[in-house]
Amino acid sequence: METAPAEPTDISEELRSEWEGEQDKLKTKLVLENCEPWQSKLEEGLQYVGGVDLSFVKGDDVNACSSLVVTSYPDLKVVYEDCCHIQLTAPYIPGFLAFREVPFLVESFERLKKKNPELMPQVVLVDGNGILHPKEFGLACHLGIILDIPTVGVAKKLFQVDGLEKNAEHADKVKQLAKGGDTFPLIGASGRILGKALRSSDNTENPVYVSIGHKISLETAVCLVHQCCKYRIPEPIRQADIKSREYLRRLFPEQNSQDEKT
DNA sequence: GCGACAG
DNA sequence: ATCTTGTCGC
Repeated sequence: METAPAEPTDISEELRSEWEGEQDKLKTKLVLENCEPWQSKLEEGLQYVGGVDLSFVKGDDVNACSSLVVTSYPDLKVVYEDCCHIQLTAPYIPGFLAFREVPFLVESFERLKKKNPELMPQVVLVDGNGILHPKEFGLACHLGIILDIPTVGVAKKLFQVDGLEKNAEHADKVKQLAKGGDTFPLIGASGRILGKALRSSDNTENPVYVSIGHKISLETAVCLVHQCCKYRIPEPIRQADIKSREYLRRLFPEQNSQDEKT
């Protein structure tokens, strides 16, 4: 009776404090503005844009697929794709998504660098948030710093943080987004602009939430994401999502239809 | 204490 | 994240 079984909450608390420290440490290196020539005029110097995503197996919280896609710019054609079967170890804890996904994403880039270094993207779009995050240090920031490459966070849902809520006022602002490219700033209680809601195309009602990841300005990030959208989700991320799902479908054929054991 | 909570 | 069918519209 000395060894009380560690409760999930204890483990979570342990991880939280450890991870918070790591975030504070990495956050020191964060750069929130443009750093490269191509960022001032995309059409002249931008050639490749990357997109990353992870897909999961239905009732399985271990097996997944990590995917990296590189598209040309501005034509948005897939010039490189990499899918890899992975086994997750870290749990998903809101605010700490990076610790669950970054290790595998980094491996994807190492394979790219080894096989097709000439296709290394100049910027990476990440599904998840950048500084639109409780500690202003989301997945996109984390990945950008580890890879030392410009990154942009693109989330499909508003992450409740720093006073930002999807209340009536927010819904009203969303309604006012009339056409693709329209935006409104997401200002937290701190008064800082953490990101922007962007109507990615004329045909989509729901906006995507764009925030700085690393080494890019919010204005450039929003413009870039808009330019990458044929549909609601920017092509690099959308293609990475499609490829990773196809990959898992082949790898786990049974998991597709609902088959539960009695 | 309770609710919220990217993927 | 994942699931499901229909339905609306070009």
